[in-house]
Amino acid sequence: YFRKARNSSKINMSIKKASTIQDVANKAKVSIKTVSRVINNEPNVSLETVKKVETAIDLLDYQPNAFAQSLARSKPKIISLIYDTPSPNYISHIMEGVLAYCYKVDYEVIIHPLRFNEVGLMRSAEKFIKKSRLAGLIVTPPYSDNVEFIKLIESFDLPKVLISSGLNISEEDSIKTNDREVSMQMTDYLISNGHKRIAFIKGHPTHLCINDRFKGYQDAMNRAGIEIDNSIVENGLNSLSSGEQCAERLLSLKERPTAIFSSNDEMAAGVIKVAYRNGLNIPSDLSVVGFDDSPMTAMITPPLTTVKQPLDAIGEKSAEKLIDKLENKELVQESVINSNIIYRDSVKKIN
Amino acid sequence: YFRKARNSSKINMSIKKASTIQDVANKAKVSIKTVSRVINNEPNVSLETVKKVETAIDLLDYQPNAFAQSLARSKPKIISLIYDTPSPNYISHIMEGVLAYCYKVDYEVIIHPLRFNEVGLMRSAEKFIKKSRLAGLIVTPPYSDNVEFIKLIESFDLPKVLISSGLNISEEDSIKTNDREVSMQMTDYLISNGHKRIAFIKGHPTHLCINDRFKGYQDAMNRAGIEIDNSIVENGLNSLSSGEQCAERLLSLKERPTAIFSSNDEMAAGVIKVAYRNGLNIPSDLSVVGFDDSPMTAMITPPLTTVKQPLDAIGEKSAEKLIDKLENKELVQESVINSNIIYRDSVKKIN
DNA sequence: TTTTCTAAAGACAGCGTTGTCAGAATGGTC
DNA sequence: GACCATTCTGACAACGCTGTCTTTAGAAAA
Repeated sequence: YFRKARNSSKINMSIKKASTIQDVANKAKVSIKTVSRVINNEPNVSLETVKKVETAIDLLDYQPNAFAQSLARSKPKIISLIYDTPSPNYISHIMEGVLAYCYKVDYEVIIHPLRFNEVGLMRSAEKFIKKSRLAGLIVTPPYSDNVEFIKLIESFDLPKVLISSGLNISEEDSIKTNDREVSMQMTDYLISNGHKRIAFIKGHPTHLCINDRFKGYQDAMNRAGIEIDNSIVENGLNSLSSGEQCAERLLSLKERPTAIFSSNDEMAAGVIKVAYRNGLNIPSDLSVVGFDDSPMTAMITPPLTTVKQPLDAIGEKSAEKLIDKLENKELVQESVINSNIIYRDSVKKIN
Repeated sequence: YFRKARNSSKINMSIKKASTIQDVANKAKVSIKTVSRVINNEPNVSLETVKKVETAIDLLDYQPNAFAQSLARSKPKIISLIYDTPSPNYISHIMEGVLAYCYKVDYEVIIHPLRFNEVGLMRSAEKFIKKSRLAGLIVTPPYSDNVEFIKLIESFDLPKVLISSGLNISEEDSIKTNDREVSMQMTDYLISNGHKRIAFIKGHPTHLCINDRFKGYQDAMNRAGIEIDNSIVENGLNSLSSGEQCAERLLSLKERPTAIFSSNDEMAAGVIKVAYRNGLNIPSDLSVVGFDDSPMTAMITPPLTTVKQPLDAIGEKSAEKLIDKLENKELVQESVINSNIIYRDSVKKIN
């Protein structure tokens, strides 16, 4: 006993100890329940008492213990973000937005990467959900496209928001982007620059939402009355190397396309590499556009014209939507977020 | 009452409810404390009982509630990763490593971005620490270089691991990379390719660890007996545009360098852009090397020779070190992790 | 056989909060 | 002044787990 006491008193000189609701109650001379009311903005506390409590909170620099709150509450204020590390850029921006919003409204968020192709994926997802006692889930592709995964969530009756799901999900459970529309605009832009023979490189077939980009291309071509030549529509796999492979084929055609629209930037980078290898200059010999505005697009030569999704905003909106649902607030939010074209130097007008 | 009961019975058909330690205890016909012992591998439980309990756990698919554990334990199993969103690539890989290790050993991790230049930074950091009742902290640059921040952590007596700190931190509190050594190797590589007039672009002055890269360059130059010409040592700011500015100056010199070593890839990309603008070919007219192996380095033309830090491993090691400390394990881990050179096509031999 | 010891198991308080319910104070009506 | 409704406040259980202490049972020692 003696040893212990000595030690702790010694340590206490320099160590700050977080104060509890009890400390605040003591200082304000009220019950802990009253403090709890003030913290949570519950009604029926006199203005005078609120003042007292708030002063005490400030004085002690009190911060409620989030985990004790979660334990005590029926609905814990904890949500999780599920993803599969597609691109670091994608996930870190989405995450940034989610964290920012959750921090503001005092929710905890658990970041949970999950390997999509792992065996026992569903099992490990289930374990995770049980263990963390989540109030809700934000799900990014490819999970938001995965029926089995969504069923799992639903079997727990967990509120969810699916980002960019290609599935037919109710509006209140999803945040989408206008990929199709903006792809159409991009194609229009190419057409308005005189291009007619425009190749398209599709994305990975299991990425449902990426297919919308192809649809937008079709829309624009149809509207402009240009027939789509299937020999210049390639099936890519999202990766740099698959972009290169598609480009090899495209650029060895006797009748080469004058422009290539790639479903993502990485494949577009592949196209550019192959073009250089073949002695083609961009944009004078070939126009190239991509999709995503990943950081490298500004760094390659020439800087790539591409589509920017406001990822931070998507993350933020997803969190907002989920939390509003959790708290049964009115849902007045839009669920489509607009991307837009970033014009750089990889497109040239032809006649 | 009636309504409620009806509802819940209806829902219960489809909803899985996470089971608790009590459920397990009931099923195994032991006390909850015994279950707790089994979960935590405590001694003094008969083999027979362990079997019973484990069967019950499997049957119920029980997962301990991490937050209840944290609340009950004196040292919660929660750590946090503090960062400032330098580059998405950097942080997402570090995070990946941290999460992977923590998941394995059953720790929760709270990801906490903090704006470095924000007013009230210290205050908000302090709030965060109090609120989350952390057991320990993993800190990335620039915070790991910030004395005030480190003092704050120490005032809470929080165990910590600082990643790539340029400060004089005890080995048991830090994970470092061999930036200096590998920079020296890289410079050697340039020298061995016949380069003598090698320019260097330094990084942001507040990023202490990035300065080691310059030291490595100095080491190699000195050892090779090549005098360093300060007119070709530039002060960069880590960004693409600062790289471009440095390159403008460097390439307009009457006596141009034959190679440029940039402290990071982003600035190297800037160099390449400027080189192209000036009609210079890389690597035939100018060799360029970078540092970081960010994803874009493989995508630009030519692919950049650079240094790869094993970021996932750094994250993992940091978590391991921190958690071993928390659990008073022997510290037998190395605290320097080796980076290595990725040879690509941006360097050419000259005579 | 009785006593002593030790391994195994359990009872119970406590971690910091919220939810439920009961009680006290206040103000308005008759 | 008695009564009621309303507003405010507090006592206490509960959330799911771990730490401490106590009890039990069986083995070893006397």
